[in-house]
Amino acid sequence: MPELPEVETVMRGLAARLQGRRIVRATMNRADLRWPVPPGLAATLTGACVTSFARRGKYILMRLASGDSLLLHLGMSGRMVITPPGPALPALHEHFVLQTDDDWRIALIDPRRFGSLDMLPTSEEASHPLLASLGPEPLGPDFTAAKLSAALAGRRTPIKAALLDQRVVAGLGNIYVCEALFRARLSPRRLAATVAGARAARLVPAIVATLTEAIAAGGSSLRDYVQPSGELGYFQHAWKVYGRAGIDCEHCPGAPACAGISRIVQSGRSSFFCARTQR
DNA sequence: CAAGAATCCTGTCAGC
DNA sequence: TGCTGACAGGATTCTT
Repeated sequence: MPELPEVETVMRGLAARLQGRRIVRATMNRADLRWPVPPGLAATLTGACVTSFARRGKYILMRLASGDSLLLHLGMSGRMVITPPGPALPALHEHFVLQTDDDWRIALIDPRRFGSLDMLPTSEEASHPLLASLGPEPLGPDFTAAKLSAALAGRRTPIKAALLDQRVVAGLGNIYVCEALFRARLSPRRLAATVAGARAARLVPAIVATLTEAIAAGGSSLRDYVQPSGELGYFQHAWKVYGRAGIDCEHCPGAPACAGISRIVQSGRSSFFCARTQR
């Protein structure tokens, strides 16, 4: 599922193909996504010129010369597929399709329909209900140990749950929270409020490095993620703990006291961690 | 107010 | 082989 690194990669792929181009056709095949897609969305896009792209947390913004912005969230199963000029067979679960003036085709495919689309004035992006309460960008200047500590202060919930809260920091999902906590050697069970001082100072760079490396790798994924460029097959997951229950832990090579990577369930979601080194 | 559960949806996979 | 059920996860909404 797309978390910040995947969304960033998708956005870059979309920008490479769409920026500076005109959209000659927009088609909504299914408007019942996570929320109903505004009826006029396709009409607004038809004939529009794409000026730039931005990302906020897991949301992609496509800005138009008209002063409108398309807001896109991929949910859990959403992916963008780009195909070159030529005959194209509509795929299953292809809910939304753009065609450019140079005849490329950009499709949103989302089997579970947890994704969303909206149209809003570019000038009102910051106050959009889905964006207004997002926390700082983890790769931006506002994501510091001091500010993270402040956001976690008083929170009597596990750090795992707190980091999944998009109001604390925007863009992390289950996989990268597990990875970042492993890197910071913090237990997912640790009370959020106790992540301050040296621990917060350890966690922030761990999150930054985890995300930066994943973006550099081109974004990793679950099972069916496809590059926005259309190319398949670089599913090179480099996860150290996610999905690796029972496997040897990288922190403890040959240590008899390490039982390998453990899996527990928190808030109904899997957490993977090394019980020996993550405290 | 905060924390956790339930919810939406469908493809995938384990087990019988 | 085919069916059934559990599971996956983002983010809102509901419940406690």
